[in-house]
Amino acid sequence: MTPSDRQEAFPAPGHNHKACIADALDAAEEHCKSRGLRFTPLRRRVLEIVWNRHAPTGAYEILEELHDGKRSAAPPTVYRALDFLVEHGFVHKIESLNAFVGCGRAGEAHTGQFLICESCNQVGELDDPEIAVLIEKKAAGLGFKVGHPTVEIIGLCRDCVTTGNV
Amino acid sequence: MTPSDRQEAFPAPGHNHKACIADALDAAEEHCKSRGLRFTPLRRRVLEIVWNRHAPTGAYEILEELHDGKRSAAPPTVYRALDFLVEHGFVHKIESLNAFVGCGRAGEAHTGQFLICESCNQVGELDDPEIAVLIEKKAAGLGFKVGHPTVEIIGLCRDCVTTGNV
DNA sequence: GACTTTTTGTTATAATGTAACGATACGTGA
DNA sequence: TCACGTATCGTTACATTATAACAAAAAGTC
Repeated sequence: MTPSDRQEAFPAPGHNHKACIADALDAAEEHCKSRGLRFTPLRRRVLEIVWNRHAPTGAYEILEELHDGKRSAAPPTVYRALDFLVEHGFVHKIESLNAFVGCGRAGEAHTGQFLICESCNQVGELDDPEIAVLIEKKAAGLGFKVGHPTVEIIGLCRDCVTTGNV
Repeated sequence: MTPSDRQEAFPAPGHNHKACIADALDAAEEHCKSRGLRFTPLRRRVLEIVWNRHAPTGAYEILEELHDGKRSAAPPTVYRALDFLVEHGFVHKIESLNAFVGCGRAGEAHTGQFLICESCNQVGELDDPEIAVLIEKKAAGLGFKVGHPTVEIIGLCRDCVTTGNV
């Protein structure tokens, strides 16, 4: 994933998926090392599985893939790994889908804003600062102090709109 | 609930809760009658329970309250009533809590935007058109067609901020 | 190398949500 | 009004998502 790719919410149509996963894993490794966090094999594997799909992935789907690799695993194993990955921003939880997606911006300040295509199931990160600021402002006007904003937009991505894939 | 109350996201501190529930039920009844929808006793009862809490309520909490009234009921009973109430805008689902809240604006055009206090558990509807328009605009810029936007802001309400109730 | 802390394994169970099918109530036209 | 089709509700069973609690293993610390 090149920096210019990262400006786009959705992955470019022909982007190098393998490289984009490798980059995400490397970045996570780097990020953990510099902060004294333990990027264990399990956590790496879970993050890899999430990125492989490049689409929201349920905890139990991840669990199945872990089994494929001959590992034994039970739900808490996956949920704990996800807790870690979410806490440190490598993965976001999509509340409206009970599913998880990889985040290419761990470390960068951003709030979770997602465009979810109901046709192809792809998720793009919007992360628009204007939206974040406006929400903050409007909330403050009511005396409300924003902690964790969740913005999840279900709709149709450009590809599915143009190809009529509905 | 007076019209001016309805402009505020959170219910006024000393507002007449009983009247506000009665109004919501009456409004729902009216709304259904004018559209040929069946506002059955069960649906009314579920809507009443949701409003009674005036806070996000889980499906199984609703189920328990139904039992209090000596009714027999199983999960599908509640979920079906909720489906109806959500579909027609009398109730919103808060995705990040897997819970439901009454909506005082059924019929009025609005998108679900919620301020959720993590201290007192109260939920206010923000429903700010500027936010909705900005999201629409930003999404459109990426070729994304907005279907159903979900905006759920976890944080602290005015009361809990000022009283230090954290 | 003993000790502490963190991570992972394991079992069991809680919480949330749905499929499927029969019974009942409602609305509608003959 | 009464048969008929449709919508709603009851009921059983089960699917999906998530966590508690405790034991075992691995990693960091002195």
